[in-house]
Amino acid sequence: MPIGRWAPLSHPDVASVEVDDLLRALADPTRRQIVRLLLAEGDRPCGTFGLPVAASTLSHHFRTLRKAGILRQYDDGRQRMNTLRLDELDERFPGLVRTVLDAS
Amino acid sequence: MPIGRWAPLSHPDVASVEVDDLLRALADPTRRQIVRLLLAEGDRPCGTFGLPVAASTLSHHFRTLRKAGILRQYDDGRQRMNTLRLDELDERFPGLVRTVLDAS
DNA sequence: CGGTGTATTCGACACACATCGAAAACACCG
DNA sequence: CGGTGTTTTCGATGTGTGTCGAATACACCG
Repeated sequence: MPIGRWAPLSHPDVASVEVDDLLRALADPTRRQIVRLLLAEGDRPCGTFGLPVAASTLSHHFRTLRKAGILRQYDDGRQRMNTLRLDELDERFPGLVRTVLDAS
Repeated sequence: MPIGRWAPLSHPDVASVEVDDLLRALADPTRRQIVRLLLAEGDRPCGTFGLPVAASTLSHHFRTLRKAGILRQYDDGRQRMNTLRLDELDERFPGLVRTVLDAS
């Protein structure tokens, strides 16, 4: 069962997400790759992305994406799962995420 | 007649525009405002945007937008005109610019 | 030519960011 | 409890960026 962890895991309300933060978050190729994989193959724990960066760097990217309202994280035993908040984002910024991903 | 100026005014080929540069360029509110005004009211010289930044800062933003392939600049007498390269961009990144602007 | 208007360049500054390795936090398992 | 696996935090580092003022470059006009 998903219980808490040392870090509170705060997720911003979609209404309070700034477009600046969203665009800056999506302007990084590693982060776009994360989003792309989540969109294509569904929820995944942090350690299963196979990206060529250090674990600490990856953690930084997940935090950035979470604070930008792009994904939601929850703990599941030993690992931390990631879910795309696509529906919520599409309500506030219609088509943005998809269009950006398609552009790459 | 638009002649040259001290700076060569180089414009990248749309095919060589990286999505990273485009997104980074659009991730700045001042630059988005520039693009928005160009889209809404057509070509304008640099000095007619009424934005709350110093002239040198504005010049930096125009250079960023030009290098990202977002606008084209040409000299007209004393002033430098700016044109949106929307059609070209839409061919390479369909709907991106519009979607981003609509999101703000 | 000299003055005025428009825009860029330069140098500087503060700040943000991507990246890493090492260390720490937490969950699970034996 | 002790070990293992997963992820985060911390500190450091190099790089990029938005901002400005002052100086410079160019076009036009009288």
